[in-house]
Amino acid sequence: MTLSQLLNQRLSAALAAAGCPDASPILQTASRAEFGDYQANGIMAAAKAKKTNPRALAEQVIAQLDLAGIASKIEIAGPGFINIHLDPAFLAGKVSAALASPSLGIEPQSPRQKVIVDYSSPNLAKEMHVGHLRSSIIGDALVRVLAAIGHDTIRCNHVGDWGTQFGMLTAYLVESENQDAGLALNDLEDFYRKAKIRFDEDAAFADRARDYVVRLQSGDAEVLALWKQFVDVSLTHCEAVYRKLGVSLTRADARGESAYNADLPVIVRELREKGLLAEDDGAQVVFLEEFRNQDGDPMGVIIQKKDGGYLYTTTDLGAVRYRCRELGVDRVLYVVDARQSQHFQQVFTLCRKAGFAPENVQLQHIGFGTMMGEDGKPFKTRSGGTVKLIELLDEAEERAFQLVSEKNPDLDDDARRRVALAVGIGAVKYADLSKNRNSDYIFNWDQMLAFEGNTAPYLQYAYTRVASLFRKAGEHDANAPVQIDAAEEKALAVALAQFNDVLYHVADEGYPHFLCQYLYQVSTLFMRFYEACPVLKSEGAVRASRLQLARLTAATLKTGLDLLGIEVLEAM
RNA sequence: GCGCCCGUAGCUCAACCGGAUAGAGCAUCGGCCUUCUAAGCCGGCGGUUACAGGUUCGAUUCCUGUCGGGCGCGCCA
Repeated sequence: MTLSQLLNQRLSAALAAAGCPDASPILQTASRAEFGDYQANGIMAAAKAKKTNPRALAEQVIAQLDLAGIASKIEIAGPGFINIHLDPAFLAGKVSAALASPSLGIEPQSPRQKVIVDYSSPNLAKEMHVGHLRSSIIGDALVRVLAAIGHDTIRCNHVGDWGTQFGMLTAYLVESENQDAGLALNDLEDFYRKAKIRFDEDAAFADRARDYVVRLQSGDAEVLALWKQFVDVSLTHCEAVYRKLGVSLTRADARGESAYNADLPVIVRELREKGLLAEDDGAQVVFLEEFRNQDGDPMGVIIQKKDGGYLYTTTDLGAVRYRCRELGVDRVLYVVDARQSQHFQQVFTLCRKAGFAPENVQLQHIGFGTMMGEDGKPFKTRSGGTVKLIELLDEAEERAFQLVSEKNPDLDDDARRRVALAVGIGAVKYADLSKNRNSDYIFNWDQMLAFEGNTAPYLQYAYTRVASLFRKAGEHDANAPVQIDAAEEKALAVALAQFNDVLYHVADEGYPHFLCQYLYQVSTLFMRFYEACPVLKSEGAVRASRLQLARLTAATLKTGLDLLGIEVLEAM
């Protein structure tokens, strides 16, 4: 049981004993230090429902509240808050238990679910660009957190590997056949551009491209082989980006749009059998009462074009159907740009109506805002072009290298390179992950690479400070008892005890910035502890205990950052 | 026209089913290294939470309206 679960349980029991069985304690971490460590805000609401005096009810709740061995002080404050001060001995026990546990005391969340996280999803026709950054790193952080708390996770990269543009690309690949495909596709962006030019300028080529689309979709072996070659090379490019970016997706996680190709006619048939389908202007359409078009009529969602082709809505329906029927998932997360919000609402609504997704399967769109340049407009190169993701990452590494070289010229070149990679990539990811994903965010090199404030470098530095302690500590007792005396020790211990709750919160809501904020808090509290409480210079039991706190801090930072896909360094 | 998101300190961002005096970092001003990495710590300054109403013991949070910004609305994905 996590800390907040424990407190909630005891408070709920006390509320029930005080005559409010249905009231929620509304437990929170205390908003100010003087209010203790946790506060229960639910008494006022419960008193209101019961039409009694809130402070009197709080008295009754406290009389029934059993926090023996957990809290050292419980008090009523203000109009009826209950403030809880945790017992230092209890906290010491939590720290020891976490250190003794292989999982840092993280318990599997109940009920265990099979969760699929659909993220990154680049278009294989082109190279990955900055537009893929947010989905890739937010999705990766979420899937890691879900796995860490025991869920059965499936990573899914719903890559764009189907559609008309692949006719053009395969046709152009044939023209470059004298060359090695890997070589011809060395610069995917360039290849796409050239193919597009051919398509626009040469009518014969355009016809051939269209013919290739038809052949591709009808399973022509020759075109299929070309297409496969193209997809393979493109996926290899993606893997290189993921490796550098520290995103855990592999080729095995890629299940592209093409995978649902055979299901699309079945989707249409099933929709028709359900009586959901109507023909409109030659297209197969589902009209949804839940959405209105510009005339105020039910909105039509096209499932099949009048030329017989399918749209991405159809593919998305196929994906949901597959995930529910074949994979048996409990929850699906779509980490996709917020602009597609309406599209997903329509897909989800349709899935319920058509029975592709049972009611008990959670379908959630994890949307996010646009990455902006410093001018507040969508992030572009100076000339207005798209920024290739790999180039952005290279620049991050280079900038970090410059900084590290300035800060620590004593490190040898190899070490500085390693630090630069971890710091540069970490900075880019953390800058994104640490902000509420709903809103657009402004990409700023100087801010993300700053060593002060809520940044990856600050957290990484905090970790190296702990690591340094252990390099100098020599022999120490890994089973030494923990004792909490100083205020800085207590504050740190309280934060460390909340790790599990934070992970649950991130998983439930799909907000990685909760974890960032938490890790920043832990780092800040550690820094204060480090300044105020000498570790190596202390002696005996105090020294041993402080090393234990430091050890759990290090482990928490390392694990937490790892869940964000960010590396820690032993020295920097 | 309909719908979604956003508006918090000069800047970048927080604020957990509505809770106590709205918090951090940057910038700025000041203090702390012969002592564990000063890439750090401590303190000061900085707010009509866009605006106007409403709900209530209590609103940045919920409701209504206005203003401002972004985005989406049938044969692209």
